[in-house]
Amino acid sequence: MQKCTIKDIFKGIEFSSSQIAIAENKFTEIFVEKGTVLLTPGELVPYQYFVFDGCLRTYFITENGKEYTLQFAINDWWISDYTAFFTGEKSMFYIDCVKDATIFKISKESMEQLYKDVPQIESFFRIKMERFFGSYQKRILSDLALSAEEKYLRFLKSYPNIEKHIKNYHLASYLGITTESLSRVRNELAKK
Amino acid sequence: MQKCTIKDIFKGIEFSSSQIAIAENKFTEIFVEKGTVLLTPGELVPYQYFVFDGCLRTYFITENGKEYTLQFAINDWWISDYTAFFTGEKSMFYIDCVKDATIFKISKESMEQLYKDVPQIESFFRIKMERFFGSYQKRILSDLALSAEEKYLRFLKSYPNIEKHIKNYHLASYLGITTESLSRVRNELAKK
DNA sequence: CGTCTATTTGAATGTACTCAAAAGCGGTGG
DNA sequence: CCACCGCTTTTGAGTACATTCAAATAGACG
Repeated sequence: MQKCTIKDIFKGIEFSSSQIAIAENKFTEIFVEKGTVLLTPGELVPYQYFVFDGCLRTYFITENGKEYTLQFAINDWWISDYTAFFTGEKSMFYIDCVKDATIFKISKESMEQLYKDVPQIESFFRIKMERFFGSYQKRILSDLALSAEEKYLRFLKSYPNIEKHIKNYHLASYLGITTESLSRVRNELAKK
Repeated sequence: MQKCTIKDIFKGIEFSSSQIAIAENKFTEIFVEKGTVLLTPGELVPYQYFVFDGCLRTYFITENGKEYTLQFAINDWWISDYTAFFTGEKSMFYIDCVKDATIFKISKESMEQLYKDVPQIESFFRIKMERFFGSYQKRILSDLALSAEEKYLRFLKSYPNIEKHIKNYHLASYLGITTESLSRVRNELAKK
């Protein structure tokens, strides 16, 4: 595995060499093992994470113990509880590691400093957030309008690379169906 | 009904008198009647709207003709197809008027100019968007995890003022259930 | 009062869920 | 190399919740 650089994190941005040094300083590389919990509900959310390799997920546990996955993040994705990260409120979510991962964390303060030092990054993130917003919107429609089978197919189409990193029960918890139902859906599709 | 001023649109912001004039110039007041369609899928989305009075909604129609409501906007709310508004892509949604409304539209370009002229407005909107983001997130969880009855109750709790402006079939299309189911849910709740 | 629209009710159907058990898979140690 | 263990997926039977389609009622308004 190649080492991850600032240019990998902010693909497409042109940096001056001093900017690279400034930016690199603000990130901390972390190696996380499968099962590690990075965030628990009720905590403040000082960091966001860039996933270089491996897989993390954000999820929610209801009163009666059921898990629902909000997001997976594989290589090149950013992940956090953004609602809490933005507002400074306490988190509603868990974030854990689904597959051994190399990630880079950066705090909110460093982020804001970075916007000043490397202004291109501010618009880089604005665009990221706009896309995020759009994907949430599509997700809402999909949850409202689609059957289990259709949601599964939409997931495969939208995120073709994620499936290989996750267990079926994680996928089921993202789709909002039971593992058993997902199993049956896959079975039906295989027959066709 | 009192006239709407810039201070009503941007509650909490302190303006100089020159800023007020600048800002007022960028908005166009429109009176829309129930049933008016403001946006159709496939169009570009040059405007966002501030609702002073009345009610608008953003919705989506699937291939087989079913409607799903993404958002309602009553007084003090902003509405648009923000995904398309931000990115410049074409809209996926309809926006129409559910109850006679007085709204103020502003174009994307005017918005950007306004950020320069009245910098406080940029952070005003950043906070609005963060809240929007959070509400989408909660909506996703609610769609995933809750029964029809629970979703209905959550809606009443989250948006206690919206119900009186809309028909039950509109609410049903927001909750992702049929009118008949909503009727039964309400019936059950009334018995208790 | 009559018409149009919205809501409610009923019966039959379907999709996904629960609970329980069986089968499959991957790694470890004898 | 096989046996065993823990974890994941599959299968089956019964059930629950929401849907569909059709018809009946209720409300709003001229």
